[in-house]
Amino acid sequence: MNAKHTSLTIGAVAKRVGVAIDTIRYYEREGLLPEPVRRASGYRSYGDSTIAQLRFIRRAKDLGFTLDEIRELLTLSADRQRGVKAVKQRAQQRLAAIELRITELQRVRDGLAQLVESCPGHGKPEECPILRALSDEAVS
Amino acid sequence: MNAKHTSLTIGAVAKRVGVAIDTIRYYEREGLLPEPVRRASGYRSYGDSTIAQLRFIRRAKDLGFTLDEIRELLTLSADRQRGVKAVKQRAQQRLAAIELRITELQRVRDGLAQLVESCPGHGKPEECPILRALSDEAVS
DNA sequence: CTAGACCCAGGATCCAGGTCAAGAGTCAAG
DNA sequence: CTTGACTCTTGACCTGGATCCTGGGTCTAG
Repeated sequence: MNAKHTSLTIGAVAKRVGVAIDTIRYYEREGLLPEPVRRASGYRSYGDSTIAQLRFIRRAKDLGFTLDEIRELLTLSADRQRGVKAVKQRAQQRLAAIELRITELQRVRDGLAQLVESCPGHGKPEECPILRALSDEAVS
Repeated sequence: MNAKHTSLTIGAVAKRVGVAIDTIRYYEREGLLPEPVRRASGYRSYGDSTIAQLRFIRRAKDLGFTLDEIRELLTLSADRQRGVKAVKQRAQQRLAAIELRITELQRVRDGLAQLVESCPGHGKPEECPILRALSDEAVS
């Protein structure tokens, strides 16, 4: 119920979703949003489904999907049978990429934390472990 | 001992450090490397200190410093007294930024992992928790 | 009817951190 | 001396994801 098909301008959509007008047009150009109906004046006219789709895009972006991947997800979500399987696969790939990135960052953090800890914060530059670590060879 | 001041072409330096020739010239333009001595022919002539400085840049980049930050680190490392203190501060800031990023990514990972886990990998798109999570409102 | 807010298309610009190309000059080995 | 590898400068181009600009047309409240 409440299936009145609203008609929103691009500005209203932008405000409702919390995204810039230019971004909406950009997504349309990039094939993430379908070309909307136009009024006689040429103004884009959007329905509620666009709101949902934009929120989909925003959430997927927050999860670290690229626009390319999101475009693919949107396509897959329309495929009634194979879609779900492929969507899960993509999500798993994304998950693996995120976990890899976390591991990398943890390694970097540990290295940096150790340097910060061992640096007294004063004295000669050539005795600063941070500067030494950045400059020196590993061993040799 | 062994203080012969070598003279390397840009290509030799690039090969030794493992960085592209264009990148060296780019760093010079960006003020990360001093302008080198030139031969009569106009060829850049580098000494060993450039090798060290390039490795400094590479390591700092691996730690997630931006080129702007690295330029600052290089400046600070030349300041014999205030340098070390400021360098440590920058390193602490970088560390905090990395830790923040790790936390964010962990949150994203947990959300995504839960979705992947709860998705059977088949069935109708509107029953796929991943697609639902991307599309649906939080509650409401 | 008019002012101000909104919308249009198309293309330019931005950010970082480079990468590539063109056309000309230089160096070292044979 | 020639050949092929190297280097020079200048300036354009790349990725991703927008954002901004220009010069118009449109819509709506008063």
